[in-house]
Formats: sequence, C-alpha cells, structure tokens
Amino acid sequence: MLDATEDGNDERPASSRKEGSPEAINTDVGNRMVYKLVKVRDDGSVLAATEDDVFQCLVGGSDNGLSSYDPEGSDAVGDDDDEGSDYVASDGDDLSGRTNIIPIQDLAVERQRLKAQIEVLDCILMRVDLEERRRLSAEKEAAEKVCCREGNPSTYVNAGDVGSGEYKRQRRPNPKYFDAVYDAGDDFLMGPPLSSSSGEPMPRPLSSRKPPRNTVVVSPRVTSGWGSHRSSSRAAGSHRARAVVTQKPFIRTINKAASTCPVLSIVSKDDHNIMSLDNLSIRELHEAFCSTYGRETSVKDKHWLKRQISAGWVRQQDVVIRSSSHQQVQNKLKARLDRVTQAEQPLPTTVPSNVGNIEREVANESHLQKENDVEHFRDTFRNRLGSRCFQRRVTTPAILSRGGSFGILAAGSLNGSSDPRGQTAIYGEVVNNGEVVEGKRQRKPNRRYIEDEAGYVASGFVPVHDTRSFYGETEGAGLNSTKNYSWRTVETDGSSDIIGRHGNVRGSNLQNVSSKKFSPIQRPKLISSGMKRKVGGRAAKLVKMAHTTARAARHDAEAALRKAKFQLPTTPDIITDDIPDVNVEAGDRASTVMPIVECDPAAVVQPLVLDSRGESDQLIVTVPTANGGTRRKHHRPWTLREVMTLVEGVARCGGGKWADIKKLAFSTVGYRTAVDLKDKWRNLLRASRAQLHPTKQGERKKQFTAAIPAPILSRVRELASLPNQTPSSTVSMSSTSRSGRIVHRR
DNA sequence: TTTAGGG
DNA sequence: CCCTAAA
Repeated sequence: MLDATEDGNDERPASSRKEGSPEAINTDVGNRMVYKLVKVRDDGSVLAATEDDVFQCLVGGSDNGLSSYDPEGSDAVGDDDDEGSDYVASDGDDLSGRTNIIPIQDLAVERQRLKAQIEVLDCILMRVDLEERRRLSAEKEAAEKVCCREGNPSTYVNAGDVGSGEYKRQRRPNPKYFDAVYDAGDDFLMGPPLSSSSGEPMPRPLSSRKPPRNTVVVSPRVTSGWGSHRSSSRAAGSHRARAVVTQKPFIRTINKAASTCPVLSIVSKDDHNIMSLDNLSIRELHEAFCSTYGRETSVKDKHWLKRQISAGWVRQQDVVIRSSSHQQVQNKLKARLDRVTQAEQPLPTTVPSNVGNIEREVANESHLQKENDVEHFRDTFRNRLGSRCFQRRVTTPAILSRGGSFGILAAGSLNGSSDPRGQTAIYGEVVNNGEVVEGKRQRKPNRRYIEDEAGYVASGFVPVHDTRSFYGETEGAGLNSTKNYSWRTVETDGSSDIIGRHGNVRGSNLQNVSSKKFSPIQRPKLISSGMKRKVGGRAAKLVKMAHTTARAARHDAEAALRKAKFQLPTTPDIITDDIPDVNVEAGDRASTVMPIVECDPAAVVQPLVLDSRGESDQLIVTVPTANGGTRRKHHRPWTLREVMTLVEGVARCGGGKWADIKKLAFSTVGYRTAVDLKDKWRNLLRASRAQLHPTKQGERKKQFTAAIPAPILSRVRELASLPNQTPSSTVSMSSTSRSGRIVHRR
C-alpha cells in the first residue's frame, strides 16, 4: 500500500504513470503483482490507497464516512472476505479492512470520481494497448509466467506462487517481460479497470477523461501478465480466451506507477467496488443509471438496474476500448492466438480463465446481459468484468477479473489452489482448456496423426503395388519410429480395400491386382505353369476340402487382413523395388548392415527392399478343385533380396521366429507370410545342405539353389547351426541329421 | 495366432 | 506353396 502511494504519486494520470511505472513494474513483476489502488487527488497527487480508501473511493467519497450502505453488504462482505482472502496475500490486511460502506451521500462526488477513474482507465487502456502492441511484437515468448500474486491463496496467490515454483511449468519466466514488458502489468491493469468498472462509477465516463481523482488502479506488477499467462497456457482455447482477455483486461496496465509497488490489494478494492454495486441501494443504482444513461429511471428493481448499468458500462467501455487501439491489439492478439503453437503461451491460462469465468458467470448469473454473445463478451471482456463485478458481488467478480486472471495463471500454471470458487471454475476451465488444448493439439496434431495422414496418403498409392518391401516397415515392430506408417493407418483408412491386397497377396484378390499389374502375357503364363504343376496333386486335396470355395474366400479374407495390416501403403519411401540389380545390392547391404545383433527387430532387418518385380513375379494359378471350386495358387519366386532379408531376419530373431521376422523385415510385403518365411527357410536349409553334399545325389541340384549365392547358403548354414536359432530348444536336435539347423523344438 | 511339419 | 495339427 505504502508503496502504492508512492507509486501513485508518480503515476498520477494514467498516462504519466505508465511511463514512470514501467520500470518499477518490471521489478515488481518478479514478485508478483499487486495492484494498488491509488487515490488521486484533485490536485493530481496520488496517494496510495488503503483498502479502506479504495473501498471508500469506490463506493463513495474517499474517506467519507462509510456507512455500511448496503444490506447486502453482509453477504457481500462475506464474499468479499473470501475474495479478500484471495487477494489478501498481498494485501491481506485489506480484506479485513473492507467493509462495504457506501456513502450514498456523495453520489455526485462519486460520479466525478468514477468519471475520473474511467478516464484514467481509458488512458491506461490506451497505453496498454500500445504496450501490448509492442509487447506482442517483442514477445513471442511470453512465457514465463510470472506470476503473481501470492498473497492470496486464491488466484492471485497463485501468481505469486508461480514465481515460486510452479510457474516453471508454465514457462520460464522471461526476463524480458520482467524487464521490459509489463505484461503482467497489463493484466493488472485489467484488474483495476475492471474493478473500477465494477465499481459503479467506472463505466460511464469513458470518453471523458479528466484527471483521475479517485483511486486509480495501479499496476500490479504481477508478473503474470500475459507473458506469463501466455506462457503458462498454451492451449488454443486458452489462446482465445487470452486474446480476448488481453485485449481488454489486459490492458496491462501498465506499469504505470503502480508497478512500483506495493501491491495493494487491488482486488480487495475491486471487490469493494463490486460490492458497492451490489450493495448499492436502489437510489444509488438510480444514480448510477442516470449517470450511465443520462436519464432517470423509475425502475426499482435492483437487479434490473444493475444489469442496465453494467450493460451501459460495458458499452461504454467497449466503445472506448474500440476507440483506442484495441483493435489493433486485438488483431495482434488474434494473430498470436493463431500461432497457437507457441507452446509457451503460458498466459493463456490466466486470460482464458478469465474469459471462462466470465462466461460462466454470465451463464450463471443472468445479470450480465446474456444477450451478448460470447464473442461480444470477449470483446468487451473488460467491460463485462466490470459489470459483473458489479452485478455480482458475491461471487466476487473481482476475483474473477483479477483473481481470475491472475489466479488463473497461477492456478493454471502453478497453483491450482488459488481461488476456491473462481478458481475452480476458472481454474478448471483454464487449466483444462489450456491443457486440453495443448493436449489436443499436441496429441492430435500429434505426429502420429500427421504421420498417419502421410501414411494414408501413401497407402493410397500403395494399392496397386505391393510395396512389399521397404525397410521401414515399421510399425509392427516399432522398428523405425520414423517410419511409423503403421499399418494402422492403413487399416483405418478404407484404403485397404482399395488397396486390396497387393498383387502379391495370396488372397483371391490377387488376381485382380495381378491382372492390373501383370502384363497380360505374364498372367497367362503364370497360370499355365501353376496349373501344370500342382493342379494334379493337389486337386485331390482340394477336392477334399469341400470348402474350397469357402476356403478361398477365407484366404482372401485373410489376405485382405494381412494386407490391411501389413501393407503399408506407404511408404513412398519404400523402396519399392528397384529391381534385381538393386536386389543384389540391397542384399549385400542388408547383409552388411544387419549384423546379427540382437533380436531386436527394429534393428534387425530392414524391411525388405524388395525387388521391384515382386508383383509381377507372382504367379497366380487357379486350380480347380474337385468340388468344382477353384483355388488359387500363387507362386512368387523369392528374390535374392528377400532371401537375404530372411536370412538376416533369422540371424536377428532366430529361427522359428517367423512372425517376428515377418514383422520386422517383411512387414511391408504383403505376400510373404510367416509361414512362407518358414518354408523358405526350410528350403534354404535344404539348399545349404545340398551345397555341402553336392555330389551326393548327383548333379541335380535344384536350380533354385543356383540362384542363391553360396555365401548366403553358407550363412544359412551358419545360422542354422547356431544355437540361438530357436530360442529355447537349442539343444534339441541341433546337430541331428540332415539339417544342421535346429529345427524345431517340440 | 503362430509354429512345425507333411504334402 | 498349401494345409493342418498343436500349442
């Protein structure tokens, strides 16, 4: 308080104050802010106002007697107390001090005061706007939150707390703010104005500026200012709120003198003001009404009067605000908000909270003009606050405004505790908003989504091809985080259908796909070959199965599923196939690259980079079943690459871990199933053995063998011999006969 | 579901 | 490659 007075002196008119105060504010900011009320005398000198003074000023003439004017007062008092407590922190004392007394007597005087106040406020607002602009430009960071006020447990307190520790979360305090900016101050400003507004007088006289006589709000130093708030809240929602808030309330008051100091419990004062409104007698209300609208009213309904008055104020304020540079500021704010990202936006919390509170209040209390749309409210945010304060004394608008803002900040960032009520509400909202928003943003916007989207897109492409291989298969194993095109994506999107299975896939779909891809020529060929080979032997079996058809369907379905899963569509990155040449190389690389290391899938195999031909290679044969059904048989020759990949996979994961290998290395390949891998491996083992005993059976090796480079076969043998292949049962047969490989367990 | 095996 | 049994 004391300081305040000093500050007050400095301050004088809002404008002047601003100038002087800034520095002070800055310093103060660190502390938290406090609002001070200053009493401005006619001569322009400023005195720090005590709560009582403030109160009195707000209510009636300064020092005049205060009579407890309002019956409501009692209620109000209680409320106030609460609020006061909140604020108390800084001013704790004040609380006690405040009694609501309204000097009815000096309405005229009050009016003058109010006018003066309003003027002052206007000036402040103007200034604030200016500052904001600067700030906006300068600040990005905003972060920090300083907070603010501790005093009260309530919101303010929070701010203070912020400083202590919590505020960390919100952001780091920006030195900037402290130093240069006042953001906090702005908030404070808000507070004051609001409060003032809330107080009866404020509203009307916007336009007229006169030297403020009465109390002036001082700036709080709260650090919380936007900056802090911003930092604290990042949520988009918060942004909005923030923006809104900032525009008005925030007016950061600036620094003005107030900063200097001491924190007065502005709040308390505000409360008083508010209280005053609420507490005002009908007569007083009439006065206010008259002053506000310039006409008298016969209406005796207090509620109505209050509403009208508050509305009038709001309008006025709006006008003023608008007139001032607010719009600019607002625009800036919006821009800011838009940025959203600024994670930092700690501020939001406070602001938002305010907004939220306001809105809530509005909703709750009919007092405010509900008519106004939310936006409107926001715009007039300040005004409303004032009005609210006005209207509702109980809830204590003050809290809202300030507390809200501050508290919010604090709460949001730091303490949740601040105000019980307001806080809660506010808090909750704010916090929620902020967090939520953040969360949402962060989350949703999450990379995942993004990636997914990418994935989807990719998937879109995929369809046709089977991109079978790429290294990054990803997902399943979680191999490459980067590549997470998880199949999920695929799944999710309907694309899978579209995609259908890759040509490769075994399912029935293949044909379609294949048809698309395969050259007409190929297809036939494939078919024929397929037919020749197997049809006969299998036909019987097939026949066996009555279900052939059904089965086919099943397969298809399965295939589809697989695809859905595996296909990653994606990955444009995917290597897709480079073709044989590539294959070789790839193979080499793969081998080199993939050391046997652990089983870690991720590390392990790269997804295949399969060769390009993949699809084309596949041969699909339709085999008629005995039943008359048809079965498709697919023949897709293994490429060297695939083999290499398989080998690596085995090396990494061990034999028998087909599913794992599949995921790791073949996830992208729709057509190679774990079973396929297993089969292939078996074949490789055989081949490798054959290699060893070349002569044994004569020359005839299977040619496929030839296709497989000796080194690879060697490696296969090597792997086969390794104990680890099959995890547990290494012992089992390892050496046994023919295949060195362990084969099976069980 | 996955794996091992037989065909 | 397919198909099935076992787990």
